[in-house]
Amino acid sequence: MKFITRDTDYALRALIFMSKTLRQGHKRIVTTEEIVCAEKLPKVFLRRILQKLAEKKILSSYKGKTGGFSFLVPPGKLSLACIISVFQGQIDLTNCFLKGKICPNRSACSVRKKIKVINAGVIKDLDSITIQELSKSR
Amino acid sequence: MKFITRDTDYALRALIFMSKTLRQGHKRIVTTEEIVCAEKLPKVFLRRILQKLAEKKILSSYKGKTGGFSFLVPPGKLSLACIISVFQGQIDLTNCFLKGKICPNRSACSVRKKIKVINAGVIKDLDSITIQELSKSR
DNA sequence: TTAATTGATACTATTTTAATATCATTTAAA
DNA sequence: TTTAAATGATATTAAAATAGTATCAATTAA
Repeated sequence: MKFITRDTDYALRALIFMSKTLRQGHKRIVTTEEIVCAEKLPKVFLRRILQKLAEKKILSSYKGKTGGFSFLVPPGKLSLACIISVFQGQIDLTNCFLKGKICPNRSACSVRKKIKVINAGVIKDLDSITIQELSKSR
Repeated sequence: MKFITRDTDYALRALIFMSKTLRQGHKRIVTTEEIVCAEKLPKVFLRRILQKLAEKKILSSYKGKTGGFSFLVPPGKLSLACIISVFQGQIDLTNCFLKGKICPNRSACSVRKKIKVINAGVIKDLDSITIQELSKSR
């Protein structure tokens, strides 16, 4: 069962890398090229990922020579749930379980209610894990 | 975010249909054709799904004229978690999160531990939802 | 013997995901 | 002013996963 796509995976790697360099205080703005070298990710694909993070106001982007990306949301405030939702949409297990014919009567379905509880738990937990934590835990 | 595949979806529909006819006491053995008519599912595809359920000892299958499928595991003992695992493998969020480079040091990773807890909760909850329940809740 | 069923396997089509190619725009520095 | 190095945007291609079809063999009750 696949829970995160490669988009999300690469975004996490890039952000964790950025967070680590931030901790060391050596860098503010990181280029795509730097991340590609460090993490061995496909360049143009990664650029689109970083662009999307900038678009979502998670990163700031700077164009031109000496340009690159920096955190807009500090890594300590940036959760796993947030990054997943950027690339895979809002986490909503009730929407993928039992939709359509399987569960036409949404409001009356007891199963849906149960899954809602599961979902809330998952989101709460994923919300509590930050990029900063991830960058320190290894 | 897709949590169940079409395999699982169709399997659930078929099993729920079978469970409903079982309740009414009219039928024991159900044919693929019957399910296809009632649920509008692609026939050959569904056959493979039912075959797999038989192979996994969830259904019994009977060949020849008047053949078909019946429950081997009673629907009250058949959980959502079980059906999902047949078509999508064991539910293991820790295995899809943070694998490979992202989390090379499995044992030391605090995040993995957190996700393990999430995972256990999800499985426990999905294990408590049965086909019988699903066939009654709508 | 036949019709209706499942068993098994090979194949095709569709959709999603991943990755590349390319050109425009921006900007600091030579 | 020019140039190099960066992001912005978009079109295209490639690969993988998912979904579905086709077909024939084996079984079995009528």
